[in-house]
Amino acid sequence: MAMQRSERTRARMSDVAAHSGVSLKTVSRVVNGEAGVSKALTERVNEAIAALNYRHNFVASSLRRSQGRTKTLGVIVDDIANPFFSKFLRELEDIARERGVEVLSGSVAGDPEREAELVENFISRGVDGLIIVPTAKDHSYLESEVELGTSLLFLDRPAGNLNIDVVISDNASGIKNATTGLIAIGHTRIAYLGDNDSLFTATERFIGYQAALKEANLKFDPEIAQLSLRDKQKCRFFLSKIFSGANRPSAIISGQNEITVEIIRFLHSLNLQNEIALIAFDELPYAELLSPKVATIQQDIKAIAQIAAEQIFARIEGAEGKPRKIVVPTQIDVQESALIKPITKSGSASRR
Amino acid sequence: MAMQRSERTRARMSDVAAHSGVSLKTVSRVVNGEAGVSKALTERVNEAIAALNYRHNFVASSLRRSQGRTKTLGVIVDDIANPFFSKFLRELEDIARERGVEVLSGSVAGDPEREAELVENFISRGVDGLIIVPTAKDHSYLESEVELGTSLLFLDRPAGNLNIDVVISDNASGIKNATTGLIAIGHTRIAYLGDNDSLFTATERFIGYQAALKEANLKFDPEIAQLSLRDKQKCRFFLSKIFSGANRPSAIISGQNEITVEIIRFLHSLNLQNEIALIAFDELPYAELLSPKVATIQQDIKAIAQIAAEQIFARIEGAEGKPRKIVVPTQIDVQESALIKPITKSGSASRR
DNA sequence: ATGAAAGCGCTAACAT
DNA sequence: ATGTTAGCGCTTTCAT
Repeated sequence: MAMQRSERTRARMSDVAAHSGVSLKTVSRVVNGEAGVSKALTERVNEAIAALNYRHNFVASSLRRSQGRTKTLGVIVDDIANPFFSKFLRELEDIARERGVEVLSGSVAGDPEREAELVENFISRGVDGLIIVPTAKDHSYLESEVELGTSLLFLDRPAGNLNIDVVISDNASGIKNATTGLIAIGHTRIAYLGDNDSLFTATERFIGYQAALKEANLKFDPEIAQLSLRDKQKCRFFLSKIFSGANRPSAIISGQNEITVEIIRFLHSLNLQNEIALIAFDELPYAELLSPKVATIQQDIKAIAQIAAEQIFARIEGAEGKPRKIVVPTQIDVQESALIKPITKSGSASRR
Repeated sequence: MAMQRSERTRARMSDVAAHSGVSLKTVSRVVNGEAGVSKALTERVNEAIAALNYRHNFVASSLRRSQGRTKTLGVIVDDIANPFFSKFLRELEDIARERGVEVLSGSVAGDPEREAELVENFISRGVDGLIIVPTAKDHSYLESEVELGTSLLFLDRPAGNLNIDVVISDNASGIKNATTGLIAIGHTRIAYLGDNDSLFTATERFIGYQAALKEANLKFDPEIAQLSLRDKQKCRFFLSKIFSGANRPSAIISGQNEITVEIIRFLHSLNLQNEIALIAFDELPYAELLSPKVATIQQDIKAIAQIAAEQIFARIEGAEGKPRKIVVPTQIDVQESALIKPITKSGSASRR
């Protein structure tokens, strides 16, 4: 059996050169696919590479290469286990690989300090560009990096006080369209439950909800619309409150995944799932297995990855021009829960 | 506005040395936290680092450092967007970070060639170790890498003809215990639907099912137990077949996530979800939102990551000894669907 | 078409 | 406690 460690050493280019009787530079040319090496020599070099089991040392190569390019893209997200980010990373990986670029990713887990640490670490590792889902409030610490040539792009939310390329979903429109749809089928009392009000995405979505109400001349009632409900206890408490009174909502918009789960649990516990309409932001895995099927507002992860990749690779390759803010549309997946109508005063049924 | 690219160049250690009036080596010592530099000099160096906005060049450092250690761990999985792998990566990331190690991950997407490409690429990049979820059948191409000092570990399934550390879940026991549990509450006709029979995990799980039947002196009936049902069409067809006859199963074991989804859809479509017991391998996101709640056999991802990390870091640090095969227990999350009893001949109700 | 020499930014090994 | 020198494995630059 093979040993885990050994004294044997990897073959270097010079070994390949010696073995094939050519100069170091010729080997380099062959390895890098540069033109101008005769067929005969190319063949001899390739034989030596196979014979010596030579592996190109990318670290040494990066060090010397012009501008120290490492063909590595750093991606800093909140949590790579979050399906939104893991799907994004997968899409990005495929695009990057076509260019021979690998993706180095890291999770911040809501900690701004960890964001800064990761940025510094990734830059030390010589990433050619950095895609950041910003957690910190102040990103001025990145200015010097930008000046020194590291290309940067913000994802999912814009960064505090740093004007840089950003790619985000159209949070507000997604929620606005969903709300308007509910109004169209007769709902006038629509509750809104959203994420932490310090989050850009949470406030954007809330704005969309309010805009839809305004457009329909419906009054915004803070009694049934609230942010910062990510905490399960708070969320359940809020739900009990709004459903205990006489003036219940007939529909709910959820601004976040985990909140959606609490809402569904709550509705099922009171057997209200077929009476109260529900549209939820973000994909809910297996939403179509639930009864009624839950309507969702989906972000176009593939498009986001495609656009973000194009933009940052363009910058890495030297594209100038002022920072762009690219907004990617969301799409409503209309399912049963979005089609539930309010119970009318005449008492006609609400079941789809 | 900051420019995306500039002619300014990053400060090097020698710049810091010149600025603080010390030697290069002293700066190196300060940067690497080595002992033996006076307080006064340390301070002066740190001031210079701040003034010049110096960032340690990890690429150059790796090149020179003993054994070329890059403090990078490569992880090759099937698909980083698969929740099992993304959760594993997240756990691993946290453990690695404590050691100053970053994780470079890549998806194979079922393509053995891509596995080999990724291995070569990651080794070129100088990863200190490599965790691989094997896709290829033959891994003898890795032998030379092992000999040259790259530490390797296989995850989730053992590799073909290469005797190397491996960390896997106890697939067979998980399924066996689940099956035995169903038998204990009276089921005698239990269907099994599994993944592709070329997959190690799929056959392992199937073995667990068969072992439980044997232990209970129940006959194995291939009519209601089949692998290679990942394809939705095939899966649905198989379900229709086994539920159309007179001798229906009263319970189902699912060996894979996506198959579980088809089973649930099927049961709901015939309104059988409260009559047929179901236990499914692997986590089903929001399984507890379904009605009845679906019982699952869960892999202990945190333990898997912890154990895999310990093992590969030990190897990287030079641990000798013959390859270990570490089996991590699974756990049944008993939910409503596991408690459904078979309809008895006397006709007593089955609804929990 | 091929090669020789310099040096990327750092750490190892060895002074002092 | 601090410094000097060599060289990691490669690409660049400049010959030939």
